[in-house]
Amino acid sequence: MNAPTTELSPIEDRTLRAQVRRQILDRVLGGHFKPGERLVETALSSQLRVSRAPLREALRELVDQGILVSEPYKGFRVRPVSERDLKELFSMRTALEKFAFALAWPLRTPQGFAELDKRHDDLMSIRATGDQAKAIECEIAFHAWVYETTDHRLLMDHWARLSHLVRIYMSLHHNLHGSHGEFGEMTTRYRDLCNGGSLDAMLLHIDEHMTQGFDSVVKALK
Amino acid sequence: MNAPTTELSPIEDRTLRAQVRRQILDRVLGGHFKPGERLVETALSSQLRVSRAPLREALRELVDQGILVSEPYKGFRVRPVSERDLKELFSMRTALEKFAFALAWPLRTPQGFAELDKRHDDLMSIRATGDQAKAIECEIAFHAWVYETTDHRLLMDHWARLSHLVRIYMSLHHNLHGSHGEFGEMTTRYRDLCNGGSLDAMLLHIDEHMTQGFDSVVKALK
DNA sequence: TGCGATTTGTCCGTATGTATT
DNA sequence: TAATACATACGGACAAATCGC
Repeated sequence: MNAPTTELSPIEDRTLRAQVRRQILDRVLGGHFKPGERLVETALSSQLRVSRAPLREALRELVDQGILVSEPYKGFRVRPVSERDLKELFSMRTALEKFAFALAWPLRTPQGFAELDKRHDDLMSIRATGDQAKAIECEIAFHAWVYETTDHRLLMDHWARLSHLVRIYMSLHHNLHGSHGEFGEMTTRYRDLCNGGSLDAMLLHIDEHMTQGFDSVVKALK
Repeated sequence: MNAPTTELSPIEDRTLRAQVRRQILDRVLGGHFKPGERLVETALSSQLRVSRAPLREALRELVDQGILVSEPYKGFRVRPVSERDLKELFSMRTALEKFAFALAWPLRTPQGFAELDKRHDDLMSIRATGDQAKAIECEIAFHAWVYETTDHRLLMDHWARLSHLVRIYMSLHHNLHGSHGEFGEMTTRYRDLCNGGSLDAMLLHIDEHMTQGFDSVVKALK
């Protein structure tokens, strides 16, 4: 019954809460709500034409996804970003993704490779169009491949949490610095190594990939 | 201004929502709410003498902690447990804890060792008393040491999520099988290796430690 | 320091949509 | 298919805490 999707296809958010959550997330990733900015419930409530109950629940879910932060009686704010946070995000991604590859390596299949190829091509072509929001989703989907291959639900949960932060930084990077299509070869090399015979080479490449990504974002933020 | 506490000392939950969350968590860990059991909002609302708004927010937070699951229009249930979930939990813990030790290794200090000793002794003495709830918290605190030593907030967040699931399985293990004081030597060896000179020996021990823990819980569940 | 305005936290009654039997 | 139980959502109200002057 469930499509084998990641959370890419909303299809339809059944509850108002889910719709609100998506709208706020879009505003954050789109740069309308900037890091550190205060979100006032009554204002949001009237803007989005929803009552405070589902709004507050949506906000709490975004807190648990790491998009927002909250303190009792002080309300919600967009998560502030720092170089330290970014550093932690990349080191965490590196550790999780290495773990994922170690698990996924013997589980790779021809169908899996075909799917990875598809996501690779989608990513490359959407990058060319300059549609930032879609490019981010494609980038996430591309990297999600290895996690899905592990068939490890808990690991996928933790990746999902990380991916939200990745989205924030990618959108920030783009909003500040413009597109970053300069990683084309890196992406293709990543795909080829996934399809190759050496796990060690793959793990080594992840370190490089992450380090380069980190440097690039840091440079853009400064 | 903040005390250097983990989440061990509630001190006082300022919001009703936080108090409700704790009460429900206690009921789950205490075995009053069993895995898979349905939680009806109106019933809980009147039992706990709170309105449904903060109750629902508390329930959502527990969902995000992995304690409960929910589906639109079908309500909340205590997270069902399976051998697969347990296996994933232990493999995830192994991966994260190895990563934590690699980071923490050069950051260890004499004060840190003193703190670890304290937690070790607390754990051993509380195990002797048979107070299950406190023993679980001490066990969690003992293992939290390495994560705190890393000074890596994002990693600590992910450990916090895992720790909630660990609590569930430990309480389940106890409720079904009785206390498990048979791990005394293992715990002491873990502490000694933390204090020792070989990171590799530590990492190897983590594998053994987790494998034994997994086998023990699986045996109790069957 | 205090005081008023703003905002969050909580409660209640009601109405509607969904799942289940 | 109908009936019931329940989750979802609304709007108004007030208390409690924070914020700004």
